[in-house]
Amino acid sequence: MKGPTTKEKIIEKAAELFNTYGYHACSLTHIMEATDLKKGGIYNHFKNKDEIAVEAFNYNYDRVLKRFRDRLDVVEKPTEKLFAVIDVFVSFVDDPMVKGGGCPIFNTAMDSTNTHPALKLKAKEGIKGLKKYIEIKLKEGVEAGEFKEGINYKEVSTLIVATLEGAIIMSRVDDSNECLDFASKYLKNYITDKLLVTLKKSA
Amino acid sequence: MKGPTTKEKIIEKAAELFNTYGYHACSLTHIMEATDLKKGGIYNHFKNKDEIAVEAFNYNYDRVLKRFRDRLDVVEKPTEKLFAVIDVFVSFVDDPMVKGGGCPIFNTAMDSTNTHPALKLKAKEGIKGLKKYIEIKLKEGVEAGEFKEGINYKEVSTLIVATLEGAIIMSRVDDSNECLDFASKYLKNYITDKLLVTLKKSA
DNA sequence: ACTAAAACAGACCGATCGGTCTTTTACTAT
DNA sequence: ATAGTAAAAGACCGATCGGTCTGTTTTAGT
Repeated sequence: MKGPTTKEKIIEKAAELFNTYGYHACSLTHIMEATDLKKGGIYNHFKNKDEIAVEAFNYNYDRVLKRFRDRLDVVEKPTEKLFAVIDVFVSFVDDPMVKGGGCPIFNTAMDSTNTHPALKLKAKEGIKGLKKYIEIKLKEGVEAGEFKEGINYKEVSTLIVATLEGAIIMSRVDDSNECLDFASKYLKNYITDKLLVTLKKSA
Repeated sequence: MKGPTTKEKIIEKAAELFNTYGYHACSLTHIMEATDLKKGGIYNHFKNKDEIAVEAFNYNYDRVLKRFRDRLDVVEKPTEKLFAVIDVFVSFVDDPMVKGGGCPIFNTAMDSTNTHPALKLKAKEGIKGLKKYIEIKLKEGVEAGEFKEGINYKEVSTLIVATLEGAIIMSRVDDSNECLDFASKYLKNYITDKLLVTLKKSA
């Protein structure tokens, strides 16, 4: 019945601001305005801006992971699961928490490199987690007999993430989904052509 | 005989700082320390921080373009030229102007979205230029009879850039070239397999 | 209804931000 | 050598930064 707590609301709003403008371009004043709170209301829940940023990142990460789980849980076959992974990445361009689009985790990674070691480490772990997640889905596909044997899980997973992430950034810059759509199409084609076991030996 | 002017030195140092820390995390004090100048020495050449950032971006863009030209000029065949494009992207991870690696143009694009319209526009144009550059090389390859007919220049160019750019970012986050190396290997393989005309019809 | 504690407002702080302006230094031309 | 000019120094400015602290309000327990 009861909605989110004040602290949760602060985290949500801060996450949105950090995603959109980056850590250094987002001031406490911005957070105050977005939450309709004053300094006292904010610092009653957090000891400093850093703590807000870290909790905002955790919130983002959970949210991203949840989105993956939600989409992957409704399909059965490994191929469908991989396709779902791609669709989730594509969905990031319309993430209301990131004005202008993009994956919150990668955006944090870019923003925090060389300026915010703690956040960078968290983002690094987050990306590693995402890659691992895809690797597991690949492995499950092979074990289910759906994907070919001998797939290098790590390499394929890395390539999928890199391609989608690069496409997301280009789409963000371009203010167009064209690039991302093509990347999605291409990767799905790649999965069908290269990973899927062919039922008959010949064409 | 005479070296770079003071203004040029400021631009170079500022470019390095902006590349590494981003626009908002890089203050005038940082630029002053890096250039061994005081406020007066800086603002004698620029009217504000924005102007420094814009000129630093132009400097970066010229530098990136020069790197492409240098590498592409020493090879002849279109395939080699495309390979060179990939190698240039890979070389960005060791760019001394970008601590932690990455393409200056894309870094600017990420950094300026939603916070710095003028810079974002310039970065957008820069990326468009890079894509166009690859499209032209693809077209030349087709016209030279080296690449297959019917290649969608725009799509292939976009995909190459997206994959490499995503891989660069992942390498940056990971503090490892593994991802980028694989992307490079994969793309070169893709070019050989999918774009190159096969001399004989059968395998 | 009363009390204790949690939540919040908002004044306040030193530091730093980007930017201006006056003064001093360095260079150049005659 | 000197006058004129460009370059740089550095004091100074208001605004804003992240952060602290005290006082008021709101909430919860009894």
